[in-house]
Amino acid sequence: MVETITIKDIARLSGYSVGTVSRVINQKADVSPETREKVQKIIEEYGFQPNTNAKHLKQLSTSEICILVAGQGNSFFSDLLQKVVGILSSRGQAATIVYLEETTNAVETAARLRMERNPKGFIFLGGVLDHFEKGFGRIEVPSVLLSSDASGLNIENLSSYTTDDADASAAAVQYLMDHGHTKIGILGGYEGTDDFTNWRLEGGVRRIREAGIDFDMETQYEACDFSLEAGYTAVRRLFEKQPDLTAVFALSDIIAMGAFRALADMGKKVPEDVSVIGFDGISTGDYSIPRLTTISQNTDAMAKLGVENLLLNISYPRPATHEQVPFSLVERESVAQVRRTEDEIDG
Amino acid sequence: MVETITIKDIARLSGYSVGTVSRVINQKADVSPETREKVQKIIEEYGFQPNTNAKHLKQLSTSEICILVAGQGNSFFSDLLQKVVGILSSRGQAATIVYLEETTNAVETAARLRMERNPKGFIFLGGVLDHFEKGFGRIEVPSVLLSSDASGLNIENLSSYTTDDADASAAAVQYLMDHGHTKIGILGGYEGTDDFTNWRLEGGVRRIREAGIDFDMETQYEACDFSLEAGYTAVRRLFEKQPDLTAVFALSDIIAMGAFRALADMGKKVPEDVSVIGFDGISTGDYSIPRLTTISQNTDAMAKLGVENLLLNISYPRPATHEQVPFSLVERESVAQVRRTEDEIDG
DNA sequence: AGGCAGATTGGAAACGTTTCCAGTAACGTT
DNA sequence: AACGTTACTGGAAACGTTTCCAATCTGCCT
Repeated sequence: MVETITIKDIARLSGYSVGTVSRVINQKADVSPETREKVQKIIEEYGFQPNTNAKHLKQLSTSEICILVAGQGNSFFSDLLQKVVGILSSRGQAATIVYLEETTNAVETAARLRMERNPKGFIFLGGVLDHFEKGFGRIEVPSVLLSSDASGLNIENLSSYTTDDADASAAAVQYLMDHGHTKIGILGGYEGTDDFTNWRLEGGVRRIREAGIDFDMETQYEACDFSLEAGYTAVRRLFEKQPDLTAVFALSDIIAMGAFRALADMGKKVPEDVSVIGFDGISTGDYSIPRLTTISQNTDAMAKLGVENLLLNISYPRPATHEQVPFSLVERESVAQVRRTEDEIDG
Repeated sequence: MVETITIKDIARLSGYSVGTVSRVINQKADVSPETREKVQKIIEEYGFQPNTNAKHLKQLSTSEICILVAGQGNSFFSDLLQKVVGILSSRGQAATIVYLEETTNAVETAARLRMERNPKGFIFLGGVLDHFEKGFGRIEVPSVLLSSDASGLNIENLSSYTTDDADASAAAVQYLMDHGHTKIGILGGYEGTDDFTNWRLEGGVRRIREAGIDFDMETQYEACDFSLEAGYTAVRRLFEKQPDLTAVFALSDIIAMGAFRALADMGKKVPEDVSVIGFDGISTGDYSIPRLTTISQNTDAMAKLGVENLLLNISYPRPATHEQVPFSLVERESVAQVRRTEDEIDG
């Protein structure tokens, strides 16, 4: 039924041996220009493509890179993924993308993939540090973790590139405080988890308290997923508990934009009544109404450094490196100077 | 260095032959319960995973499905992809996702992939019909095309599930006209291309003209990509050419939301000054300010039908089927009754 | 007792590559 | 003339599976 062309066919058609054809395909030396040309011609004529399965089976290390994305809904990861894939393919590098359910252990999956397909490298977009600590031993393949900091783990093959989440969050709330806000709410993530959501939360809370301002976890914080829906409902719950908040720090842009919507529905104007600052710097933030002021992670650098590091480590194994790419605060329209309350005006 | 466990190791450790272990793995009959259990235990103990490359090499048809996504920036496809992947993985089906550059010929890529990895099926998210017509012959594998209509091509192995783009676009402009709009602009896509963007454009224009209203392609239409940035700049160009438009039909939601931003920057309020209707029904549209009125494609149905059809066709080859999934118009906040112009008020 | 069917298992070929080793031819060197 | 070198090429083993065929064993039938 299907006429699959193999290297044998090419060998037969060109009159050379299978070995020689293989050498032509893989650009090896030791094949005369004349032969190379003839074989090349036949290959093109028949549109022959070497079977990757056979190739990968034979070769100890394959040509493939696997990208594991933690949580397919996260649009920050979509942005990042897009850039990573872009760089990879500009380098002629094939990649297999695996989207993980929110709850899946990325390291377990990688361990399985390593046996199933033995790729030459892994790129993790997010993941739980604890999983890496416990399970990464089995994955003896160069890997890079983006957007979670693995420097504390000291794993031989695992480099990481991150934003300093705690520091960036501190900068976010500081910006709010610089605009006179003292009644600040925080939105998103979950307390005590072992990933970046928690560092962001802690970094924000710490800075507020360092500034001598009270922060009551019970009433000024509302946990939620990283989605529009979650942001929408969470900000409503937050204001039910604490109606006189003047500013909100959303742990992701998506949450912030869900909050925009909820705030509008509650009759509160952004930024006149409530200031909102986000985190991530997704491209949509520049088109929202109002435009979103946010902490922008440098995804370009993260993707570039990550991919380069991986490719380099694959060719010349080196010790793992860990780097924090600088973030920036992009000032747009969603944060304003606090309005003095009636009390203050009266007094 | 790496301790890769193979089926041979399992055979040795369990005291059975390689063939028997293979039969256990693949749930074949003809192996005694006792043997099965013993082997199973060893497999679990050592966490053995059969090497996919070897498996696929040996088997004529592999267990893999390839998903080709045309244009990675398109957030409608992201939505759809997410659903397709979800259904696939709930069926325990592995999938390889390949993002294509905007200009890449999806069918060429599929032909290459077929030889490289011989997957058992293809899912195309978008694509140019002409490419399918010309090149699909070489891909003798069950496939399904989502969001472009291949019924006219009559290709044996290619089913398709689509929205009736022309009809849906007609409904969109009709809705605008029902609200009294006669000065309608259209935004997005490119004239004369061989994909859904063009059907949408044509469908919209035709209905406007059928209603006896003039539509000048030169001044009332502005071509652009499917992105926020493109929508933003295109709507500005459109209003430069034709400042008295009262409504805009954006060929995708993303364009519509770029338009929202531009309109706001131009000092025009939506929907009071300008009504906007979109196309796609991406989830973000329910959270924008204002909420976006749009034609919603039934991505759930499209993904479900597409995947089911493909899986069925893989097991029991049948003639290709082509189906149009119903769309719906979701009324939100971005379209309003036209305001009468000063002339009309005077008159 | 001999034979036969059925159940279970082992062994080997095959999938399409890559890569190592050996072989050949041409040619220059001693 | 014999030999070594170089440049190229062919052949075969190996990668980890699956699957077919043959072999063995058991129990049952005549």
